[in-house]
Amino acid sequence: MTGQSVIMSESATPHRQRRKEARPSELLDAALALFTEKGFSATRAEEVAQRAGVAKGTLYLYFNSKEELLKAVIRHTLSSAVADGRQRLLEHHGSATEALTELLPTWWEEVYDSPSSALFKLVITEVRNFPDIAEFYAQEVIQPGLAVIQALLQRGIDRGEFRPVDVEAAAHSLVLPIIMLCLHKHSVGACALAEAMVADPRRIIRSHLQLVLRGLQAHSSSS
Amino acid sequence: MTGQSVIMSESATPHRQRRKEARPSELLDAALALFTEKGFSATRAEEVAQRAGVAKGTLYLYFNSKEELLKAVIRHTLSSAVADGRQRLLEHHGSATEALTELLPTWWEEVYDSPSSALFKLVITEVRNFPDIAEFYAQEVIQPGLAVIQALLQRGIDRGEFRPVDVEAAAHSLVLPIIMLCLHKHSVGACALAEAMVADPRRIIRSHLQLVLRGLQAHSSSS
Amino acid sequence: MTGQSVIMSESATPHRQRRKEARPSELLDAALALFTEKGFSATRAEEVAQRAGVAKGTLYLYFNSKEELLKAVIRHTLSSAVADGRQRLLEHHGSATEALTELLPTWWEEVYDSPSSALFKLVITEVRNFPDIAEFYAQEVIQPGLAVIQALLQRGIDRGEFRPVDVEAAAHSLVLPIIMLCLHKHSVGACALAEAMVADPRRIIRSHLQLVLRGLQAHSSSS
Amino acid sequence: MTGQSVIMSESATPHRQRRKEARPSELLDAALALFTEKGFSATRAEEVAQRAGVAKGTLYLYFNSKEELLKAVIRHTLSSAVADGRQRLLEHHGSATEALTELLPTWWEEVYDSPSSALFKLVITEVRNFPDIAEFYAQEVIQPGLAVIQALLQRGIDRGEFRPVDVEAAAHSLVLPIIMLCLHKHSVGACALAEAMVADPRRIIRSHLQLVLRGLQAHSSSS
DNA sequence: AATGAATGAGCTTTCATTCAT
DNA sequence: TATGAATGAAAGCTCATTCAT
Repeated sequence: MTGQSVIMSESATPHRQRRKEARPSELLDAALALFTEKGFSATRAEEVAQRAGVAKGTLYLYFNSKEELLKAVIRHTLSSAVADGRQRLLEHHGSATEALTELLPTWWEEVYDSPSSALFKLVITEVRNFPDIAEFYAQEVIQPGLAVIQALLQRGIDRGEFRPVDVEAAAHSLVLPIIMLCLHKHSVGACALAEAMVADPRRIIRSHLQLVLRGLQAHSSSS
Repeated sequence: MTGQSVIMSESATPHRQRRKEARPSELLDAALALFTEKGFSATRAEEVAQRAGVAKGTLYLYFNSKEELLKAVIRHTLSSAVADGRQRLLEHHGSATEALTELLPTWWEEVYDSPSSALFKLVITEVRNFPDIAEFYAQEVIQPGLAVIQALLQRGIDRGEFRPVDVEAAAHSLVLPIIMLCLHKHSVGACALAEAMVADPRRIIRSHLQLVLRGLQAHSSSS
Repeated sequence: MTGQSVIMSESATPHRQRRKEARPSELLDAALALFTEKGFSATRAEEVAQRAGVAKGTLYLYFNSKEELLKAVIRHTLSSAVADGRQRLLEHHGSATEALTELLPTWWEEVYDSPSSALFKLVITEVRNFPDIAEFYAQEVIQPGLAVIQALLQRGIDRGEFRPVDVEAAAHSLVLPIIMLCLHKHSVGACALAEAMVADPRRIIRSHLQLVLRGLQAHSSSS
Repeated sequence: MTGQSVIMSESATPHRQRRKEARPSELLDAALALFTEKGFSATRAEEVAQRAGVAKGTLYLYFNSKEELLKAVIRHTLSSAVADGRQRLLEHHGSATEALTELLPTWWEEVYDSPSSALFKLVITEVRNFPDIAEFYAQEVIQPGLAVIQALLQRGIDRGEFRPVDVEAAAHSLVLPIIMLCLHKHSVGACALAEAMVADPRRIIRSHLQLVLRGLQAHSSSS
């Protein structure tokens, strides 16, 4: 469902005893998929184990509790795509306009297609039950994510590409729709009849960036 | 899985409907609050009853099961704010620009402040476990919501206020950040340390609408 | 097995809903019997419930955990027989010899026949797993129990009935065998073939007290 | 329940007995310590292995099950101190008084200090769960132990050292406090605050034997 | 109509035991 | 022989639901 190579490995050793190193991430992948699909509380520990191809008890060889598994899932998944795309933006030295039209849509489409997209739903759903997720998420995702976008916008303003806008608010204008599309993908979007409901998310992302870019650009008359 | 339009089915039997209308809306309010805060699965039926000030057994006098309570909560809450704001937009006959700068922000702030804002989180969180919510939500919220925004945008284009843009995509640009802010309010935003994380949502909404409006307006140069 | 009226009550209301007040002590009685027979760890919570005539879940209506049930059993059972017999000794004002030949054997036979006899085994068995039992037991049983016996012996010495002996040690000489007989009753003594192993405990108690009494008395030659 | 003399049955097949003798007595020592401390049921097989310095699987190379390990522990530990002390008493040919004042206290202090002292607790605790322990214990410990003490007392009576007392009961008077002190050592006595609770067990044993000896001796007036 | 004691299916977690290495 | 990853039966505990009052 959420992709990742949960099952694709090792059809040659069908029974007991596989590799201890691979187990944790197989379990994490299975857990991410199920926690995102059904919610943490509605997912049984045994389901996670089954989807990872192991028995119930094996799960507890690697994680002390279901809750610790959740925390590990979040920690594990956050590390990947977000920081990675951020890196690309930091290394970019072209015009801000160019970054908005080329870098951002590419990065966000990757996020949308990756398992990280599921994480947004997971965090939104579970923070209130596990408040220490909030701090971790804020520090690892929200702050650095917004910071890099705000820096980009500020650069555009400094270079004269953009009007002097409320940079903080504008960053939200850019980011929030993509997160919302990720959430949608893993909720209503995953239900049968809602397929035609939202048009191709790629089209929406690119269109959105164009629209905001135009709103930002300096050479239009002010409101 | 089971039925498809379970949520709507009861409006087909208006006989006992009266009794259901009379059902303590305290229970529905309590359920909305708790389901949103902790998730459906993690909320105990007794908690709902307690918060509503009645005993556990009383809940089952009005709802046959916890699941039926969830459906009732969604049905009950959707009826209010969404349809109401839609009405206001339909009755509006001024310029599209005016609608975007005055009507929309006002309505959305009302939604943001109302219990309806919680509903977005609830639906996002629970659709995959209760697929018939999807149909109901799509028909009652997504479709009419997008339709009215798209109509507004189309009107703006027809009147020459806006450039000819991808109306469907632009509607998402307008709507998604708003919904995302509602979700945020009930998840990360409700956690202690994340207060300063996101600036005042009202400022973000107004700023966002201004930005998109500029992007839509005809008198700027095309990309 | 260990007696007490666990089942003897209420054959008129065979199904649900009995008296809330009676439940806890029915459960405590059942728990004492089973914990003593099989040990705390080897006793399943459901067994306790079954023997008390209720369902598994009902147990948890009255005790938060199996461990808390254990503590409650100990607290509840200690209160009765020990303190009671102690009272009798304190109120006795005849000769120490008389107390040893009449009061003590009567009291100890009562303890031996009562459910309290089981408690010795339970405490011996479980203190090391639940160290706070130790403090409670020391303060409620060991200290007051030894104190009253030592006072009795001291009185005998002061009155010239007994030789001046090591009062503390002599108290142990008196008390330890009876406790040991209680332990035996609930361990080896409860097994089929061991019935003839230990002669009638009453005979042993009375004989033991006679023997020690003679050893204490002043008019024999010193060693 | 199942067999009756399971514990003894293996001494009937002396073929593989050699192998069992060779089994790491570290495992048996570790098991005795842990079973005594926490009880059989509350001790995990892996703990035993760990304390013996081997891996979990190794334990099962030597013992087919945790239960068989328990039986082996009891068999192994009984062989040593009890039979040994018995031997010394049988070989003693001085006066009964001398035996009581010199032989017995020495032997019992050895038992008290040896791992055998733990065995009393183990048997008391577990007989009811493993009834065939009872037969083994009765035949190997209780009967020979009481027999030798009773013979000693009878000898004392025959020689005119002791009054003609109830030999069976008097044997219990001598033995029970000693066993009780062993139990105490491994239960309440092992807990922090109970150290001062019971005075030095050596003093109690010696004092007890003196007291009983005086009660037995012929030259005091009858009751 | 309202209550809350009682129930038992169901879930999390543990641990004796196995077996591939 | 020794290991320890894997298993799954079994135990503790929860909670949706019922029903006598």
